[in-house]
Formats: sequence, C-alpha cells, structure tokens
Amino acid sequence: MSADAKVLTELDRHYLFAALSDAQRDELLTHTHTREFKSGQLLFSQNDPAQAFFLLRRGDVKLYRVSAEGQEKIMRLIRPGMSFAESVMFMDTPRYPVHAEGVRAGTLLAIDSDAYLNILQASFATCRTVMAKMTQRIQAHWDEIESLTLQNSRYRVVHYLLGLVPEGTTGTTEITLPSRKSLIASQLAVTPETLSRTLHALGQEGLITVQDYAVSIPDIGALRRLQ
Amino acid sequence: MSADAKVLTELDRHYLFAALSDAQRDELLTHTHTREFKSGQLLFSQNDPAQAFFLLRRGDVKLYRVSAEGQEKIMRLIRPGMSFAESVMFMDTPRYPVHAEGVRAGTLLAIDSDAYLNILQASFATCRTVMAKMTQRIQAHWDEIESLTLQNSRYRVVHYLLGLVPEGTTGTTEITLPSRKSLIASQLAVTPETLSRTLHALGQEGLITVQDYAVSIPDIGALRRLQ
DNA sequence: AGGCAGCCTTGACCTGGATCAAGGCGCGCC
DNA sequence: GGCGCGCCTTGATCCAGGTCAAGGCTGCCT
Repeated sequence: MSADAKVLTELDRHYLFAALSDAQRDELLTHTHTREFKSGQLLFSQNDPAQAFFLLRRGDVKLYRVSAEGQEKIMRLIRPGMSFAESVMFMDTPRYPVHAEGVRAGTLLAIDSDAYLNILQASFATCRTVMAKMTQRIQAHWDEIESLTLQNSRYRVVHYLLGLVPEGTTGTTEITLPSRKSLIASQLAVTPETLSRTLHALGQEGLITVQDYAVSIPDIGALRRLQ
Repeated sequence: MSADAKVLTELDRHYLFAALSDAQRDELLTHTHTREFKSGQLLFSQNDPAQAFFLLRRGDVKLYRVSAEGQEKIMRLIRPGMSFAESVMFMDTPRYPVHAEGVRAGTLLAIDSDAYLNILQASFATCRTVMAKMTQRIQAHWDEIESLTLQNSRYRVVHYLLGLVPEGTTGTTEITLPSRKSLIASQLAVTPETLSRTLHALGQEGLITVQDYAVSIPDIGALRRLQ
C-alpha cells in the first residue's frame, strides 16, 4: 500500500472525513499537509490564531494549559487516529484554546479550516455529524467537571483505569497505560506522588497489580464496585 | 405589546433564533409550547430522553448533577433569556446529561428538537451559528476545568466576581449577585462556609464590601491583579 | 564502565478547605 | 407578637492531598 493510500484509509476511519464523498475528500487533501514533530516540540500555543485543525497519525500529543504559577494541567492526551482543535474552526476569530506539545515524536496532518468549512456548507449530513461530535465533546466535559469536583482522587484513578478496559470485559484483564504516569496524573488533576500512592494502595487491596506500564486487574467487577 | 409579540422579540434576541427567517421562526413556534414551573420543581432528570430544548423567559433554573454520596454540583445557572439543553438534540439517542430544577418560579419555552433540526437542514448559515455557539460552550468548559483544577478557592471567587462586572469597567463598581450564595458556592465547587469566609477575607482586605446580594468593588484593578 | 538525567516511589510534614456544630438574622405564617 | 424555617456566618476540628526532600531504577551518552 502506498503512503498516500494509507493516508486515505486513515482519514476515512475518522468521523470528520467518513461522511465526505471521494471528490470532497480529494479536494480537502489539496489543502492538507503533513507535519513531523519531535518529543517536547510545541505545535501551537494557547491564543495562537488558528487556520488549521489536526489529525494525529503517529506519536502522542498533549493539550494543556498553564496556570499563572506555572503549574501545567493536561486537558487531553491525543493518540494516533484522533483529531484535535477541530471545533476551533467555527469561532469568529479562531484561536487555539490550549497549548499543544509533542509527547512522543510523530507526524500529523494539518487540515485547512476554510477548506473544510466549504465542504460542510455543501452537506447537511456532514454538518450533523460534526455537530453530534461536538455535542459528545460537550458531554465529556460535563462528565469531567463532575468527576473533578464531585469525586476524590481514588475514585478518579479507578474511573480512569476502567476507562482503559474495553467495553463489556468481565473477569480478569490486562491493560497498558497509554502514557507516562506523570502525564496521567496531570490529566486526573493529582500529583504524581498521589497517583503512585493510590495505585500502590489499590495493589495492597488486591484490586490491581502494576508493573511499569502494565496493569492487570484480577476482578474487574470488584473495581467497578468502587466507582 | 401583545404577549405573543413579546415572545417574538425575546426569541429574536437569542442566537438560535436570530438567524432564522420570519417564516422559519413562525413554523418553529407551532412546535413550541410554554411551560410554567415553581421553585424546586424538577424540569427534567439526567438520562431522561430529550425531545425538546428550552429557552428561559422568567425565573431561574439550575442544571446540576448529584454524586453517588448525594452531593449536588451546579453545572450552570440559567437566567432569563438563556437557552439550555440545545446541544442535546444532535445526539443519536438524545438524553439530558444533567438534572434541571427551578430555583425561582418562572416560565420557559420548550422547543421541539426535530422541528429545529429541520430548519437547520435548510440553512447553512444557521448551522454555522449553532456550531460557533457550541464551540463557545466547549471553550467555556475548558476554562472551567482549568479554573477548578489549577486554581484555589480564593482565585475562583475573585474570578467569579470579576465575571459579573461588565466588560471594560474600571475604577469603582457595584454588582448584584445573581443568586443565593449557596448556589454560587456550588457552582464554584466550594462549600457555602468557604465562600462566606472568602468574601469576608476579601472584605477585610478592603477589596470588596458585601451587603446581602450587593457587592461593591472600590478598585476593580486591585481585584483583577489577584487573578 | 561510570555518570548523568528522567521518572517513579516513599516518607515526613503542612495546609486549604471540608465537616460538624452552634448561633444570628430576616421573613412568612398562625 | 412569637414561632419556625431558610440562609448565612462563625468557630473548632479533621483529613485528603499537596509539598518538600531523599533515594532507587533505567537507559543513554561519552
């Protein structure tokens, strides 16, 4: 399979493109370019004017904010196949609402916002898909706010682990943490120390065993009951 | 002005309707009904199937969630002229993501989701407006998550107060709290006790004076510098 | 090999904000 | 008028989780 054909199938798997016709998609590709990035490289900063949104092909990217005191909070961790900054294109004066930085080197597609908007204009079905997706994002935010304000750190960690388990799994499983523990801690709005202690405590109680990035859960039901 | 004409001007002031033609709006009104509610009355519950979204005309409504332990967190406080649950209509299986309850008795318009969707289908301009609005909502959520996780309670209170001051104001101002302090506390994810103490402390420092619902700020600049 | 740089872990300590408890104040109602 | 009920305030206490500090482990570079 050629590199180009690979890009095409990757695109089609994504909701923003799946709804497009071949002609529309090809048109969009003429307004798209590939960009490589290294670990630690800043892709864009909060408040930068935005002309493009992105689809991650390889590597990991973090979207984060920094408080006045220099504390960093990771808002989302982007993994291959995920898009980001796509909702920004609808703003009147598009500016990125977060910083984006490479966590593990990779490549991404930068898609021109205006080109996509033009396509949307032609297809209500696509509009609907996009709006539905934005709604899901809003939903996810409600959920996150709830869990950050209503629940303690142990609950958040358990909730996060269960989120890594595929749907419908029961009994025993093995999961792999998708990133460094310190990044996960930041997403959960706890310090690395607290995450470490919480995982340790869950281990003591026989609910999980942690070995670097591998977490095995002998009884998912028991963990779910903590939620 | 007749009651009906009043409804019309109220509608037109809202982004979801401002973009509609008179004909479209009239069509929509045939799928709209008015509902009265009392203080404490439940309007809908989390996970209720949703066929309508709402525009508040009079009174106040809180959107909230309840944790497993029964703690309540107010996600948004809806005031007259604001719409809510409008993003839900784009979900595949529309369900309200929060509880809604009257805080002060009033009336609201319930607008049929399908009717609105049909209109959207006919107008890309309207689609764009709606998408832009949804983007703003997403933005606001990022901001809220940031302030809830990155900042302490004093900062959140100051931030909230400054949000009540009209844009561009300098020097001295007087603002009115939009609701009971306990509701504000819940929105800021602090206890009423903490809010009370924080306001008191800010008063001690000469930054504000609080008299029931009236807050006067002798020097907005000084308060902004705390942010 | 040795050294250094990132991460993670562990321990000791501290503190912001929650919780619990006790009034105070204003208001509607009998 | 006086009683009860909401809401707010104030004080005392507690604890989850943050901060600070000290290693340990791993992998990379020279």
